[in-house]
Amino acid sequence: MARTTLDTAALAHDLRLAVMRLSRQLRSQRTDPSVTLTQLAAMSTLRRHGPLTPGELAALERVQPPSMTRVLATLEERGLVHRAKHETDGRQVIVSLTPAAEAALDEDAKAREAWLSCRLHELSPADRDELRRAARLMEALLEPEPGRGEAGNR
Amino acid sequence: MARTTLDTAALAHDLRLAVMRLSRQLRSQRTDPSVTLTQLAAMSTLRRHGPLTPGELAALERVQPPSMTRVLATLEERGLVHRAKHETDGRQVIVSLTPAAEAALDEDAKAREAWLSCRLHELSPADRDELRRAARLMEALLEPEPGRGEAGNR
DNA sequence: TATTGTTATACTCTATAACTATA
DNA sequence: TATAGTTATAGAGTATAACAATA
Repeated sequence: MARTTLDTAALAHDLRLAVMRLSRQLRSQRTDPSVTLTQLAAMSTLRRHGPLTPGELAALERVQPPSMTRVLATLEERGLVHRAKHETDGRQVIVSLTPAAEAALDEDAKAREAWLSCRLHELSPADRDELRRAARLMEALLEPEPGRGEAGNR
Repeated sequence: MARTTLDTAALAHDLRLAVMRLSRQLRSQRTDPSVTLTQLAAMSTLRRHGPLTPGELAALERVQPPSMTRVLATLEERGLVHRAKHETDGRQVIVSLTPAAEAALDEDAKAREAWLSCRLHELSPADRDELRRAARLMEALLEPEPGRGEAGNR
């Protein structure tokens, strides 16, 4: 038991450092500064899930609602998302991607993930499988309850 | 070939989102606001590697030198690191942890990693092994490539 | 002239608290 | 009164460019 606890603590430590450093590296890989990594992530989620309210999107991205408001304001300014009123509830807003966003996503994601894709290509297929499972595990760590039916989350 | 490329692109996408979200979550888990996550990470690296120059530390943490200067200034202000002159090269500085930092690291890391450790504990030992390997793989992704040309970053 | 570190400055990301509009 | 979203504000984190000191 103590053994497991110690191992877990060491894992938490190593995983934390690795995640911090990798996220810094990914953020710094901005070839096109017109759309930031945070904005791209929001658009990716919108594409995967379809139209969402700002609150839902904030929850999925693990940010507070005001943070998402800012991201969406910038994206709307650039014609990448569209805000529509909810049909029955006047308080809510439905955010969806514009056609321009769909195109931008493909191109931008390609460029932005070039560095990472390049590195991943150098790994063995087995190592890539490891990372694939790890990505799912990291997402699972973020889930508050292991029972929220999320469509499109495997 | 195309299959592998597509898979790698999908992996890059998922891994990027997972890393971004997890790093946000980790940053928000600050119980003691006196030392930030970035500062803790720098101290952890100093403990692991021993005394380093600011430039070396910046390279390990994947930040630019001025960013590290700022982190170190704060840590020195709080008596957590010590700056000493290099013996032979007057341009360089040697940064080392103070005894206070050693103590602070143990306590603070424990508290700060509490959330993550707790989540990790809920996983199966096999899943933790996956993440352990994945943490090493993510660090390996950040290592400058041994043997192949630099793919034009930085 | 090249290297190491620092200072100056600015921008991104994110949060909390307060406000508005609707239910 | 409760909820969804926004505005206002603040602070952490990081970068680039310019500078100083030393080699």
